[in-house]
Amino acid sequence: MVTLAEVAQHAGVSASTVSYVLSGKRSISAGTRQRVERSIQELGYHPNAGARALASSRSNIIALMVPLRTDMYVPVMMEIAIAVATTARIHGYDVLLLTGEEGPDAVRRVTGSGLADAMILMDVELDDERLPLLRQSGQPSVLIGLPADTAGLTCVDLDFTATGALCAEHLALLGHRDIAVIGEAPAVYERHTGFAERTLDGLRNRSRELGLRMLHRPCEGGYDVMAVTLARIFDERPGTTGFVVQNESAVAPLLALLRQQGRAVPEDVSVIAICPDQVATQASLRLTSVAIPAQEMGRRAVEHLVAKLDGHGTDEVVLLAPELTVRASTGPVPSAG
Amino acid sequence: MVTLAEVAQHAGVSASTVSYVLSGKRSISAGTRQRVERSIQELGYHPNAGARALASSRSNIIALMVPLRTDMYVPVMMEIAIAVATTARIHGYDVLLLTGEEGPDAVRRVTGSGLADAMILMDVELDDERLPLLRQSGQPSVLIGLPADTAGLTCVDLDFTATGALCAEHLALLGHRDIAVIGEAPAVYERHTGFAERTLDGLRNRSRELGLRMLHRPCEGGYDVMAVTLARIFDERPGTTGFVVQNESAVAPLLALLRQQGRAVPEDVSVIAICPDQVATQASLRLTSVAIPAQEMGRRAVEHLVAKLDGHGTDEVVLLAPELTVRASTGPVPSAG
DNA sequence: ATAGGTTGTCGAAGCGCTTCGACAGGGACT
DNA sequence: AGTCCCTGTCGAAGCGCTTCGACAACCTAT
Repeated sequence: MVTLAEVAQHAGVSASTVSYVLSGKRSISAGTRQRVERSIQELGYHPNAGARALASSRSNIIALMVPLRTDMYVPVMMEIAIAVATTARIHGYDVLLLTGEEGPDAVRRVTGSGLADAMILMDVELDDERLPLLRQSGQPSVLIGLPADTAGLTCVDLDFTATGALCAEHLALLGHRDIAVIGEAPAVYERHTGFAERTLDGLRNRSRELGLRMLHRPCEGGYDVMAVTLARIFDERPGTTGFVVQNESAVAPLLALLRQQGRAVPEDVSVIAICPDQVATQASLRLTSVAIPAQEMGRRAVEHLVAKLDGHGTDEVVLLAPELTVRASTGPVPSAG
Repeated sequence: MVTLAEVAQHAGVSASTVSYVLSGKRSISAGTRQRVERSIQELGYHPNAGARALASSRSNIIALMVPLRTDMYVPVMMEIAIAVATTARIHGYDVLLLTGEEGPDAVRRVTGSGLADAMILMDVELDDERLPLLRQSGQPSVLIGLPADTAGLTCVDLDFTATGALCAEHLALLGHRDIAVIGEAPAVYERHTGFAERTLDGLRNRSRELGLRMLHRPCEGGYDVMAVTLARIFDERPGTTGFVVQNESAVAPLLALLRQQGRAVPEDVSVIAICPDQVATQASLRLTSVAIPAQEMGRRAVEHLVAKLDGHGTDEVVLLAPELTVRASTGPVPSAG
């Protein structure tokens, strides 16, 4: 293993000079810089991460805590994680993968050991038990998701309240009066995941304002469960003509079932999905949808974190504005009769 | 930040004693151990990761390189990643998340800097460009996937050749003579991903042995693409009665299309999926399938790696035996007429 | 020519830990 | 009683880097 000292000797300069060439923290003459850089090349030098971390108290690592659960749409999580890793590398950071399993302990461990310089938390609950620790640790962090109390925290999320409202508006505008919301799995609501509840709030409030009747049903996804859920919905509200689906694994089943029942989309019923664009465009018909901007969320989270680490960063709640793309699954309400 | 020295002082022992309490590398009297442990508790001490890495040349970090691509079924990747992270923690390791994007450079960087003690590579191609580097670096590593040349490497993978053979056997046994294979996206074959080609080999060879006619069509997944693919298949081989699907995002569309065309499953055609159990059980009918044991692959990979890091580890290719679960999507070939 | 300010380089200290060799003390033997 | 060997503890060195203060060399303005 090649060390700084060896590079220095090879280039005929002192160790500190090599260090300054690497970090750029002091000015170095062009000639010296070139000699050092050549030596680095020739010897194949890579700075030792541990030594660097020890001396500078900076690990250049960002910890990312991903949910262990699989009751939420996994590809979104993965897309966020990859966006985080990619963006982090651009800024010179590596990413440490923590699972939600460890919970608050992981925060303590990472904070205490200096393993990571900062944290990104995904799947934040409204009243998340990791937050008090995070606040008191003073470690720079960004949440992807929105807890109830955001004081002293930086959060990045899609504006799910606005997303819900947007869906209600779109359906109302098309003349629908009775809509049903196919929500996330019950467990998601039970643990008070912010995004699910906020979407619901947005839907409810806007529906009320617009005079829509709205029925909400959590749904675990999968064909059989969806079949039962759908049957119950039409039982209770036979006049339902609009659907908003928030659980991606319920999308395909819903479409299949509607077709099977002879309900044409969008002629008889309209369907809006809240899902990544890929899901919306790969379904059996192109779905009107509000996109979940997974990549952007990951990217923004890292950029905020890096800004904080560089000193110019603020506590802030960033809510991305939802965008509804009209495709082939929504249309005017069928004329009565 | 609390240091070893402070703990030592608080407990009235020397720093090295505290270190030995922590590592267990020398025997410590019960009394001393307890005093030290109490001090650690009281002061809330966490060893500094950088200092530890520097002094011991061990970072206790495993690097995991996940594919950046999204043309393969993402949940499997995620499940593997999470199993890796979880298992690694059990053995005292953390996981560094590397994206495939960086390619061979990431191997060099991680190896050279001592950032990680070992690597796990996912999405290995038959002739992967990262392998020469990995071999020469001498860094302990495990591949999830199977390259063409496994000399000097440890690999963990599902036995996809056997998987293909198993599918052919099952269909042959039910009396099918004409089968179609819905494969992964063309890009997956183009970059010579081992598992896709091996599955195909297994299917082809066993089909030949059993007198099956087999048609293979790569397929990107999604409803529209699947529709075109399916139409071409029945065009070319109208007598097709058996399907093997390897692309998870083609499963739901295939079932929907078959139903739409009035072909009953399993009465008219049989369908086997190669996919995680969750996909097989959540589809519109319970699918006969060969499971992809994502968790087990992740777990085994880590365990092998840890064994290597502990000195008792061998280069070895671990192929997990496929298991076919018969569910409701396969049945005897329809009697002619 | 001289004071004052840059610029580029160096030496040394120190980050917090692991680990090696040393050694005091106490049993179990001769 | 003396030797030997454990067992448990300590001190010190050193891991490879960053960073601070020092300082020589040069440039500019008097």
